Amino acid sequence: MPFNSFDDYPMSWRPTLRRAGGPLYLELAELLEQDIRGGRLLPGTRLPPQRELADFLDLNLSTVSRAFKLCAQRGLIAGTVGSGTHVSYDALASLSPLPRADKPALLELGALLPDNRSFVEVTEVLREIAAEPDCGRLFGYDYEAPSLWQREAAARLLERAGCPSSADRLMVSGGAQNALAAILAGLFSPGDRLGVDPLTYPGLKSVARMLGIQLVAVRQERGVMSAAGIAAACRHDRIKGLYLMPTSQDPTTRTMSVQERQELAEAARRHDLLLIEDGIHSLLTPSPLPAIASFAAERTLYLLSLSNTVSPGLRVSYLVVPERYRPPLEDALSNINLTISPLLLEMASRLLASDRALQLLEAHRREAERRNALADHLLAGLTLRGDAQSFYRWLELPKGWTAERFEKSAELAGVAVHGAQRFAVGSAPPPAAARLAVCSPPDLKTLEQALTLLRQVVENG
Amino acid sequence: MPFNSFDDYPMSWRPTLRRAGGPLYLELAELLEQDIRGGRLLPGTRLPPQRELADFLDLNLSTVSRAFKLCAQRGLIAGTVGSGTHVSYDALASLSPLPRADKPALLELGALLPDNRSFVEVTEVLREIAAEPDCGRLFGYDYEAPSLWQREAAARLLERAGCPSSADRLMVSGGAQNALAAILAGLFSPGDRLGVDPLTYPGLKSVARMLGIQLVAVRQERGVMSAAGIAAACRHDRIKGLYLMPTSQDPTTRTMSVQERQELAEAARRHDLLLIEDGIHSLLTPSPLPAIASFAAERTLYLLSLSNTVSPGLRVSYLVVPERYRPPLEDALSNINLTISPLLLEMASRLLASDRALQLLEAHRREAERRNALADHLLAGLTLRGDAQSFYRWLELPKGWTAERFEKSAELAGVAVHGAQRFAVGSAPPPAAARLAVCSPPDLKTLEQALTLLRQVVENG
DNA sequence: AAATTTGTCTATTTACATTTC
DNA sequence: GGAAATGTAAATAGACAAATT
Repeated sequence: MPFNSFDDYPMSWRPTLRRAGGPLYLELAELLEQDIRGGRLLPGTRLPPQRELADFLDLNLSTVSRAFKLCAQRGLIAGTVGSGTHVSYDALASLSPLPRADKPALLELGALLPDNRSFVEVTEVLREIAAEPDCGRLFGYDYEAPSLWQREAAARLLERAGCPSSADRLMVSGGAQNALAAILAGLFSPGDRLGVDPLTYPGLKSVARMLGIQLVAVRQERGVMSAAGIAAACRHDRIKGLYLMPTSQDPTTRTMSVQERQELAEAARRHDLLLIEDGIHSLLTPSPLPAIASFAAERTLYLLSLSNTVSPGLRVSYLVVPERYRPPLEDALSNINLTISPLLLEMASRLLASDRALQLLEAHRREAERRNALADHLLAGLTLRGDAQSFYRWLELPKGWTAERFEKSAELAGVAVHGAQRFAVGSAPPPAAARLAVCSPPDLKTLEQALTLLRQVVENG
Repeated sequence: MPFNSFDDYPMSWRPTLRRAGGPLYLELAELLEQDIRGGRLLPGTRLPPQRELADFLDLNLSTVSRAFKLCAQRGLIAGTVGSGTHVSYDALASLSPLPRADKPALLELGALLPDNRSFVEVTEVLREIAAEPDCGRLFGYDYEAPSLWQREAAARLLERAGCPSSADRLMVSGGAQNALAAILAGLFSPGDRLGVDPLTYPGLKSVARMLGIQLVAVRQERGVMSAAGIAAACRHDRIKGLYLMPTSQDPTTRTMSVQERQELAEAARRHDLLLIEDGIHSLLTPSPLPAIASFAAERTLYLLSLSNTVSPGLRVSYLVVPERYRPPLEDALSNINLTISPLLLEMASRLLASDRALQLLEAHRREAERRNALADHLLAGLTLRGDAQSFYRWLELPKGWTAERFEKSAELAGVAVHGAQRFAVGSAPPPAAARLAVCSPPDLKTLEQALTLLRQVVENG
C-alpha cells in the first residue's frame, strides 16, 4: 500500500482512481483523457513514468501501460522509450479535415480554398456531355469503369506529373481524402504505424486517428526524412510504410531534389516499406521532378488528385497501384464507395484527354504566381518559404513567437492562419511557424489586406 | 510436455508450431488462417476447445485465445461460450461487395443490377443545369452543402419513405455503401460488435470485416430479430447497435409489421442500442410503413439511398442523424469524402424537388411488378418469398438441397444466383435458399430463360 | 437442476530494447 | 561507455459468466 511518500516528489499527474468496479485500465484511461480534454494537462506535459504511476496508484505496470496505449491510439499522448510519455500537441485538435465554420468572419489564410474561378473549361465539358443523346448511360452502374481511353488519358497526366504509369495499374477514387481513407483502411490494420514528416497534412492525421493507425514522426535532416530517421522508425516503431509529399510538402513547402527522392526510394526498399506518395502539387511546377514512384514502382502508391489544381468539385483522383496491392485496394475502394460516379469520371477524362485540364492548371498557376509575388513583396524581410507557384507559403516566425500564440494574435487581428501545431505529429514541440494559404482569399485586394495585417502582428510581437 | 496421449482422441485440428522465433500467438493464428484458406478446415468445422489446443501445443490458454481472437476479427471463425469455436461459413467469401467478373457469361440473377433503363428524367435535369449560365459554381468547393432547399427536398422524400425528419438532422453521403463505411468507421471502434439478422446484406459484411467490427447474428422469431435474441446479444456479445432493413430485408424479403417495428424500437431503447436502419427499399412499396426511426428517433440513423430506386450512377444518399451522433459522423464523412460533388447533389435535389424522382421510381416499380408476376408464374409450386415490387426474391429450396450446392448447380446450368451462405453471419449453417435478382436480367425474355433453367435445376435435384 | 464445458476478460509476470544520463 | 530509466510486448494466471449436458 502506497503512503504519502510520493508527496515529496513532484509528479506532473496525480489521478485518483475511484475503483468503482469497472476495469482499472479503462478507468485510468478515461481519467487521463478527461484531464487532457479539460485542459488540466497541457500539450507537451511529460507524464510520470509508467512504473512510478503504477507504484503511486498501487497498480501493476502493465495495467498503466494498457491505459496509456489506449490513449496513444486516440492520439492523446505519445511515448518514447527513454524519454517518457508526453501529451500530444494536437491532442485537442479537431478530428475533421474541414475548416469549422464557428469563427467570426476572418480574412482566410488558413484553410486551403483553391480560387473559385469560373471553371469555364469544366462547364464546357459538362455541356458537351449533356448534348449527347446517349448520356443516360452515365447514370447506371458501371462496374468496369474506368474504360481504356479513360485510363490512358489519366496515364498521360500522370506521366506529366512525373509518374510514368500504365493503364492497368490505375485506379480511381473520389478525391485524395477518399483515396487516403481507402489506403489506410484496406492496406493497414488498427495499431499499424505509418511514418510521416514531423509536420504533415492534417487530413491524413484525422483519417489515421479515426482508423486507429498511429502516425510516427520520422527524424529529418535538412528538412527531409533522413535515412537514419527511417531506419530508427523501422527498428523502434516498426512502421509499415511512409506517407510523403515530395513536391511542395504541406505545410513546409519543401521540395525534394532528385537525389533525395532516389535515396528515399532506396531506403524504402532496404526496409521493405510501403510508400504513399501524394503528388497533389506535382503538376504546379513548370517542369515536375520525377516521382519517388518512378524509383520504387513496386512499392509506391502514387496519388494524383484533380481537386487542387483542376477543379475541387469534380471529386476524382487517380492512384497508381503496384501489382501486389491491387486486390486489397480494390476491395477497400468498393467497400467505401461501391463505385464512383460515371458522369464525374467522364468529365474528368475528357478534360484530361483534351488539353483543357492543362489550361485550367495554367490559369491556377498564373494566379498563384501573382499572389506569391505580392506576398514576397509585402512580407519582405521575413522568412517566407515556398516557391512562386505554391498555393500556400510557410512563414517562419522571429524568435519569441510560438505557433499557437501567432495563430491567436492573427485571429485577433482578423486573419485566419494555420499554426505549425495543427500539422504536428507526436510530442515534439512544433516550430514557430505558420502556413499562409495565399490562394484562399477571393482576390488580390483581400490578400493584400490580410498580409498587411499579418506583418503588423509579427512586428508588434 | 505433451505426449502422444492425444492421438487417441479425435481432434478436428492438429497444427504443428514451428516455434521459429516469432510470437507464438501470431504463428498459431497464421496456421489457422492458412488451414482455413487452404480448404483443410471446412466452413462449419468445430475447432478443438481452446484449453485442449493449449494442452496439445503446450501453450497457455490465453495464448490460444489471443490467436483465435485475431482470426475472429478477420471473420474466419466465431466462438460461442459453451458450444465452442467454429469456422465461419463465409470465411472464404470475397471482401468486396461488388460482383467479380471472373465467371463465364451467365444469366445474371445473382448480383443486384437495377435495370439500366434510359434515365430520361436524370438526363433532363443534367441538361437543365448545363444550360444555366452559372453552373460553374458546381465545380468549386462547397463546404456548406447541402443548402436549405436541398435539405428540404430530401426531407420530403424521407417523409414519403416513412421517416419524418427535419432539415437540420440531415446529412449526405456518396451512396449507401459510403454511408455505412462512414457510420462504422466513425461511430464504432475495431472490436466493437454490431447485431445483424442471421442473413444480412453482404456489403455490410465486407465493410465490417475491413474495419474490424464484428457482426453478431441476433436470434429471430418468425423471421425477425426477437426481443429475447436482442437481450441475449447484448448480454453475451455486448453489441453496441443493430443493423436493420425492415422493409424487404436483403435477402429474405421479410417486411416487418408496424407492431414489430415498435417492439424493436422499444427493445433498442431498453438496451440503449444504436440503430442503423437501411431504408433502401422503403420507397418501393405503394404505401410505406413507418420507419423504426420514427419510433426511436433519438437513437436511429436512417439511411436512404437513391441508387436502387432512382439512379445508381448518382452516388447520393441521405442520412437522418440523431443529435448526439452528428459531430462524430460529420467528422467521419469528411475523413472519407472531404465533400461530395456539388453537381451530383444538385441533380439529385432537383429530381426530388420536382416529381421526376417519383416518376423514375414508379417506372422501376412497374418493371419490377412485371418481372415478379413472371417469376410467380414460372416458379409456381416452389416457395418463393417477396412481394410484387421487390427487386429480388427468396427461393426456399426443397429438402435435400444446400444453398452452396444449388448455387453451383445453377451456375452449371448457366444461371448465376446468390446462395444463402453469401449472406450468412457467424457459424450457424445457412438455410437451403437462394436470392434471385429478378430485376438484373436486361429484359423479360432473358429472365424467362433464366427462371426456366432454374426450375429444371430444382426439379432434377 | 447442478456440474461441467467453454470462451472471454483483466491483471500479472517476465523479458527486451532503446534512450538518457 | 556503461548503468539506469523507460516504454513495449509476449506469455501466463486467475476469475467470471454463459451455454451445454
